[in-house]
Amino acid sequence: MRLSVLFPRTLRSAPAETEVVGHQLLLRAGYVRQLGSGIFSALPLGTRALRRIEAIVREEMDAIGGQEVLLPVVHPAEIWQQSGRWQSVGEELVRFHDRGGRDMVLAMTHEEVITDLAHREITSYRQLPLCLYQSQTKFRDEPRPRAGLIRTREFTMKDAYTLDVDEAGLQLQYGRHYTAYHRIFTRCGLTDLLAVEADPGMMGGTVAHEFMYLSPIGEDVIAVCQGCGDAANRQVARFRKPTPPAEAPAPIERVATPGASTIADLTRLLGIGAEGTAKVVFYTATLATADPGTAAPAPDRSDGPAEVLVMALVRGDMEVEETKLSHLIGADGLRPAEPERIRAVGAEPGYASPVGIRRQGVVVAVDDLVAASPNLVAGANAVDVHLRNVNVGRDFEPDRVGDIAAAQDGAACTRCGAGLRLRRGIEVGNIFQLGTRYSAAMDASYSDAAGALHPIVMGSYGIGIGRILASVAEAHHDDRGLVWPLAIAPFPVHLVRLGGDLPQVAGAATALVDALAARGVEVLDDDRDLAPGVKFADADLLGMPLRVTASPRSLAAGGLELRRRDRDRAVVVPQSEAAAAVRRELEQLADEERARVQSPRYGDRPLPD
RNA sequence: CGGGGCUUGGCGCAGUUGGUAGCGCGCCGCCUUUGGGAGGCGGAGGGCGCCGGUUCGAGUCCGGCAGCCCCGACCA
Repeated sequence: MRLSVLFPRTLRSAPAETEVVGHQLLLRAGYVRQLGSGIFSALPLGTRALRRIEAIVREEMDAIGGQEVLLPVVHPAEIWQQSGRWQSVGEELVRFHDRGGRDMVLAMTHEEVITDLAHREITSYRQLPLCLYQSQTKFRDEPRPRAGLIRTREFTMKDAYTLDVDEAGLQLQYGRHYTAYHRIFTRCGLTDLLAVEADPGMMGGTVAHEFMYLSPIGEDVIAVCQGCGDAANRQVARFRKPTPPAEAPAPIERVATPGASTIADLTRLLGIGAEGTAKVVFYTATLATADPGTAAPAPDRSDGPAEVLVMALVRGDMEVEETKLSHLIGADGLRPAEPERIRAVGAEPGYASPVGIRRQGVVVAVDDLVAASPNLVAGANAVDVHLRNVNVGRDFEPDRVGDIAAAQDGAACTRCGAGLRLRRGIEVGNIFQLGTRYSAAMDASYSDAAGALHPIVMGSYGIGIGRILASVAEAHHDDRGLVWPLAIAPFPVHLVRLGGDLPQVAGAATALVDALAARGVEVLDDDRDLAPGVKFADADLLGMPLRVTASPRSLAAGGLELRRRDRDRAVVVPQSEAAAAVRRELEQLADEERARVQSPRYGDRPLPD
């Protein structure tokens, strides 16, 4: 590929509205362009890198028995109505009518299509197990796209679906994906990788893992144990709660606390620690609709609306983890409650507790630690007044008790007791054990050897292709530009010709390109008539792993100059040996990258760093 | 959806108290130059996100709306 004809030109400065460095470089180097919020075009170099990522994904998926398919992007609404997600998924699912007035959706994932296929095609246990996968466009109308390709609305996802006769079969295929995913991400150069326990969310099902590339720009917070390596998304991270003091419940008493509407004010005023207080966080919750796959029991709603006021109590030194809270009360959605709504039940923001409020249309959810802690300070539901010696069960009866507190940095691991460390990560992939959530709802079943019908046991597995590209750009760059791993670089070699109109230089350069082409090594050939500084700067910005310079100076020094993008040193090799030297360097790079590939087995624990 | 910010040639920006748009880079042509975004000369390119006001006159003032970015909510 000649750089003189490559579309588009590089940018000297990044567009002002970008902040993430990796994304700025992808824009400056001409890999991608933005069309709208969360909507991007991949340009020639970006497309090449994406294709190479997909090739790695394909190799690893084929290696675990995957069969590639290509499923439609536009679906009739019926299958989504059958699965229940037409109702349970919100506005991120784009719905529209076709010309005949039929409800249609844009695919945000493909469980329904796969399950529909299974329903039509699978009749016998003899046809199972199966693993089907594709690399296909998804559209999710995200409320807030961000950070370039990290969170987009339209994106390419490799999604795979496994179909098995039983749980044991699912476990086997789940484990294979667990290993294959580690191999995929680490082959792409994302070696700071962690598989963490995750919330199945809208996918339904029970067990799920997310694959996190650890990065400060990540959107997810994960808790990693410094002792045993246990890791979980903070949304579901358990931790060992402190032991509450062993005190007998004391009589409740009112105490004047003028102006103390925050825990910090309160502890200062009363001279106590935050662990001696309970705080209330108010939410308005939409309780779960009848969803065939949701295991969480919905609270009794026979006498009230589906929207309720939630009072969530955690100890004053902790924060509410909303995902945990949602699970505990069976909520579809949570949003902060309006003060009017809070006062309507007799509670007072800043001085609230469940003591003495009207409970109609209210769900009181109490963290298990609060429920076990005697004599806490809590609000008296009057401005400037608190209560001492509040005891759960004596002073009010909770509707739900469970773990709703967010794991904090340093909290104790439930498994080994060592400290948890909070880190940020970019979710580049996820795997879900769906079980029979979709097959039961959509009647995808098979006959066993005895002729009995059973729902197919399913798993689903996703990888964000563009998110990998963005993560690698974030992981592999320096102040001059991108530094691609050989595994996914658009071209392995970037040839810089200087004084290109000189016959000796042109001859040497062209000979090298031809020799490499004969061996299947593609070269990005900078044949432009530009100043050396511009060409070197572009070579650094574009980030190909190996740079070769052909110039009067290099020829005078004995041949062509080779320099790895990730190293400062250059070597000059004789013209006659240049092609062989390039191939040696590439082999060396490939060896180094192979050595970094991780293939842990499911159930093995990563070592904490 | 709440809060904040931005919107002026391809990119980055400046535009004073309202007077009819400018700079750097990039681009085109010629010449010089050729190992870290070179230099000279000469050019092209926008009517300032959109709509509606105020005014003799509006990037500049007023009122709407939209798009994009950031924080939060939300979310594989």
